[in-house]
Amino acid sequence: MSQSPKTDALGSEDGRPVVTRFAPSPTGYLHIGGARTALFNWLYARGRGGTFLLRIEDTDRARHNDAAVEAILDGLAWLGLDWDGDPVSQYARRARHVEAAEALLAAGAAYRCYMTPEEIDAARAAAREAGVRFESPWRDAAPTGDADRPHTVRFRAPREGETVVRDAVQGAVAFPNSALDDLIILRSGDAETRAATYNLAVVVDDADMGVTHVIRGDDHLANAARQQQIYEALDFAVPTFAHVPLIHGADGAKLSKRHGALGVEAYRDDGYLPDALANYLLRLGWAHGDEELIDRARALEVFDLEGVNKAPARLDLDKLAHVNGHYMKALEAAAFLARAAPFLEAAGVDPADAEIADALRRAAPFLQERAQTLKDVPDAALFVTRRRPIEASGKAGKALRKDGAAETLTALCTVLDACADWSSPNPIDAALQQYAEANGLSFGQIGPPARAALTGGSPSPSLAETLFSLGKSESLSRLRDKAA
RNA sequence: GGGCCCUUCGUCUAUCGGUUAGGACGCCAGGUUUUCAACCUGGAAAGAGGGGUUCGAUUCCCCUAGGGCCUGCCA
Repeated sequence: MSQSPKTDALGSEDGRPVVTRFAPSPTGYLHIGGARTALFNWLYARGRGGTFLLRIEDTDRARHNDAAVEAILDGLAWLGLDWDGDPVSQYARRARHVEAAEALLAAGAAYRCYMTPEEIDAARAAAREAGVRFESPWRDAAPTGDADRPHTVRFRAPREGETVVRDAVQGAVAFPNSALDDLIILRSGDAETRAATYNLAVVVDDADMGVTHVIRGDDHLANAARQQQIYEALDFAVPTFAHVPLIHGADGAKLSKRHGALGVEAYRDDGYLPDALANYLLRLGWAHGDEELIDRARALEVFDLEGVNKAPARLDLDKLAHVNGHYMKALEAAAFLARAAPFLEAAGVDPADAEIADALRRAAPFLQERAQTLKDVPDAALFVTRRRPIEASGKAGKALRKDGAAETLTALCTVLDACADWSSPNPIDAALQQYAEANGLSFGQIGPPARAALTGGSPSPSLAETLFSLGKSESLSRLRDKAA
């Protein structure tokens, strides 16, 4: 890996080591969009010798869910996205957030707001009706210092001018300050229950964690403007923002469970390989010229923020499957077998059966070539995992009933029995060819009955590869079952 | 309602003012194949619409249309 310093689109790489983070809220599993965000953060940091951190956005205690956190961690691990240090819990840092809110209060950059939720609703509706920005009457009230009465703390956002977010993906985006109101940074509650809201917590945590690049979904773009104001009020260095577009479903609408907003574990269970999913996700909304198949090492080398598109991309399961097929072939046979094992088992294949295990080992390369996902493997492997007697159905049955079929199989048994070298498909193929030539038979005459007897009509590789996979003894047994 | 973002084949995308608008998935045809795949070759397929700027716009600007995000004491 080259050590040459890379810069982002804004050229704001001032030599500090890159620190990125993935900060999911623990409300569910690691969905596909989150997975891509995590991947981009991981790639950006790891590709530059930087640090990739994890933070759980659980300032809202009611939302905290250990199982969801586990699911997210599992998903990241499965995708091969390792993080540095322990995941940071935002909830655990709440005292620090309150401290920041108080600093803002002391500096006059925030104020106590005693409005009730009902008052807020009404005032907000009225402001919207009037076409003006909603503002709390407490913004300009003399500070009461009354900390006992229930209140929230609001950030005193500028009324005029604009806030410009310099984003590595979106460019310079200007928000009129009139569109950004005084957001609540500290919820109401007593000393025990008081907690910061998302926008304050994110700023404080990202700053404390030394995050240099905030790469996240563009649903946070407007938040970036608000957060930038808070960064400045707190006198923290503003990180480089990179807001990547969201992923949409195949119909262009927001991703729903119906079309892919599933946890990555659903993709795992559907037989997709983590490297394939990562490659596919990387290409969704990001490109490096015409390169399509980009493995992890290559991705680490070429990923940058400049290549990220601004338009949302749609999920295309067909392409994912194609990419997956590529990675299936690239797998070492042993790794392939290990990945396929749970799927084979689920299909009823006895993992303890040594003969089948041996045959599967021999068949692995041929299986890898024809299966697009691990889920396809059990069917593709059926010709190996079936037990005698092999029932030949449909076309295969017909091939066996044809005149002379049984005699052909008998002759074939003799020829194959004489084939001493069964260490690869090649000598078997040679024996087959020789036999056909010697007897003036076309392969079309030998193939169908032989395949029918061997596989019963299940899809299978070439005749020689099938014979090799099954092994000499099993092959001859199956052939003899149908011979004259 | 307001703010912001987006718009190249069906889909993912390349193009950074001048190209026969390229690649990939999918699709169609052919090849290979005794099966199903895989693989190989070829093909159909795109600049949302309208104005500008320019010698020249897919590319720069404006408008329209369509889509998305935000507008919470959620994140």
